[in-house]
Amino acid sequence: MPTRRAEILAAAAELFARRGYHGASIGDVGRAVGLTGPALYRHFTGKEAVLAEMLLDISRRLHAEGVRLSAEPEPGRALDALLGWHIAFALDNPALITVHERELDNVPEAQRHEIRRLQRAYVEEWVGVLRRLRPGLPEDRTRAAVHACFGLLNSTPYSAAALDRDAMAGLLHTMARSALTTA
Amino acid sequence: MPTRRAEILAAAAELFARRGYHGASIGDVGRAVGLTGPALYRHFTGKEAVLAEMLLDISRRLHAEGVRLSAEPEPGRALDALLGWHIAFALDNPALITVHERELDNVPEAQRHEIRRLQRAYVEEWVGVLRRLRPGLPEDRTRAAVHACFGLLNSTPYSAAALDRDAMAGLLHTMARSALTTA
DNA sequence: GGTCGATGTTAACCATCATTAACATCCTCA
DNA sequence: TGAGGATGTTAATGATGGTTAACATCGACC
Repeated sequence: MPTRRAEILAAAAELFARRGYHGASIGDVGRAVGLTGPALYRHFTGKEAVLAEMLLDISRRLHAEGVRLSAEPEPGRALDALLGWHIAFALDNPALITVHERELDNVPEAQRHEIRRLQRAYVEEWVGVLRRLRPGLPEDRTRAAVHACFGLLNSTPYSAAALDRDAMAGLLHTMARSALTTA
Repeated sequence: MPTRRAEILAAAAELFARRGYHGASIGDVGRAVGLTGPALYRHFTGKEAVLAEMLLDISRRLHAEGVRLSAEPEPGRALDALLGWHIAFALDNPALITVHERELDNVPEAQRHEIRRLQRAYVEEWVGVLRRLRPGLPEDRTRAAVHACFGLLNSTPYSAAALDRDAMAGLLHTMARSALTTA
């Protein structure tokens, strides 16, 4: 029902991704949804609250799906499921991925901890799957490999224009899988 | 000889990387080098000029080294040289890599074009090497693969703490090479 | 020894911005 | 019909920030 809130969140994500949290004003966000700046205060308690809700929502979605998909017992299949879903999310929501990756520091303390916890937990789902797939790899190397893999997958906002969506998805999946299993 | 300029550029890179261009004030940068805000105007014409010079310098270094290393005739060797050098640069200068990747839009038009040209040219050096190594791969896929590879390599600022430098360099090299040659 | 350019400092200026206040509309529903 | 909540708008407020002005210091060099 809160269409307006969702609309504002989407516009804010776009602007925060393109210009950075401090580079986009509340007036810019309002204008992007056909409103004036102060109108946003009818829907959010402030600029920080917009960012906080945005990041909390993203990290919840990622984490929930991470838990769900890594439940698949066969680790190779689980990894492909994680890859497929994450890649689709990144290709469909480049702005969200960008903001999620860059703007955590601007979230007020209160919610920053929870977001960080969810982000870490999401990484751990991947680490768990990868450790089942490659038991020999030490844990810190595994975690570093997962982070690097995210770097690869999340690079999509900068280059997505070049290939059509399916080709891009396939390419990222192949590259990431190969990188992880060779690590 | 302009030690002060270099010092300011380094401090600014650190702050721009951590908080974003708009999130770090000229006063913050000054304070970081033991000066007051307005003192910076003795060394740069303004905040934008600091960023512009920083990005121009980085992209020139990347491009020059890209040209130099891709001259190696054997494409596998050339790729390893590019990987090794880029990884070392990213591990040694995480702030520079971050800013170079994120803040181009805040550079004034005049210098933005030149920087973008150098960035593109650097990518093309990689594309050229990769095409020699894997002639079958279509050009647009090759370019997309290179961009994704940069995403992997440049993820280092976020996770570098986990492993020691050499282990991290080795891991990134292995993963990137595998991703590129499987693409 | 005195001038001058380089390099800093503090105070003043002006724009932008987040936020709040005061005031309008309009829809719902008793 | 008319009271009230939801949702907007424009004006005011206060802070911050980039930039410039006016004023010191100091070292080099005639």
